Amino acid sequence: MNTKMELLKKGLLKKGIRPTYIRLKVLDYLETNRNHPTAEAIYKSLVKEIPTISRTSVYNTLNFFHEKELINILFITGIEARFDSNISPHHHFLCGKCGRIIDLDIECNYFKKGNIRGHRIIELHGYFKGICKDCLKEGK
Amino acid sequence: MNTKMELLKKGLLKKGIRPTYIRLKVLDYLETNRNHPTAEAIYKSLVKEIPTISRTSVYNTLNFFHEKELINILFITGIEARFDSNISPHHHFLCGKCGRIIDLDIECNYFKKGNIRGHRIIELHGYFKGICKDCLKEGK
DNA sequence: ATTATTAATTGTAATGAATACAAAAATGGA
DNA sequence: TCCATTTTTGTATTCATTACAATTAATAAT
Repeated sequence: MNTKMELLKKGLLKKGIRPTYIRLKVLDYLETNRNHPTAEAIYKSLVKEIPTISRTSVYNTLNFFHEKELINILFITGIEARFDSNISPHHHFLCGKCGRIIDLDIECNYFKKGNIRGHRIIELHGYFKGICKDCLKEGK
Repeated sequence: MNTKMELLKKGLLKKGIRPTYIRLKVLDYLETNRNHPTAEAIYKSLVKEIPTISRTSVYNTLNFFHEKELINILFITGIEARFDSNISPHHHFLCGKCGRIIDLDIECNYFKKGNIRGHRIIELHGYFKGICKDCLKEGK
């Protein structure tokens, strides 16, 4: 009946991942909240519905998803990791005023090629820091 | 007599920064060790020569240098910050095997322009993760 | 089904990078 | 030399993340 959850389930099974309840809920959160949340934000949200869930499980699940190449981990703020279910190669913009991390659909030819100067590329991490369009407008 | 230190001193004075002993030593370390060291590595090295130096001073100095746009702070490993005295815009490569961070002299047209999609760019952070040329060769 | 085996989840404790803060020391100007 | 300001120090604290053992849940075999 719950089509969204069924789809997530099928997606995990196709990748050989057991679709446990927690995994489905974490994945659902990431798919729904595409604002690059922290592990804490994910925990805070899920614990409302699943009072027994532990922070460790959230971390475990996120790291597990990253190993299985289901999500990306962003180290941008220098404070805490951000999680991104969008695995198509793209760039990010961190606003120093509002703290938002904005997606940028920028191509990267080096990444496409898969190597650079003889080094084999596995992950691409391109981001800018600055003041976002909205904050510039509002003169924050 | 110590020409290198005199040059560093002049560089700091030109930027309106008081060339204290610790600042000179930290800057000297970064200029000499261009392997993107951690704050801990800098502290460990300097404490040999300056037994009274504190970790806090190293952190303070590094953050101060970053505010004054003398150095870049890299958040790549997800564990700890790395410091780079090379402020000319460039990319990095993190090897998952040996852990080295390798400089890549890649141009970025968005950064040159100073903005992207209406957002004002202040810092550029481009890096790849993968296996470096040497580790590929050695089949580590 | 029932049990045995494996995997996932939990809770607590520990780790470790980085910061807060107040005291002490050093610096530069009058 | 004295004073005001800045820098440095040392300790305590914060906070994200991991380690690990115990518990629970899920899967497979008989």
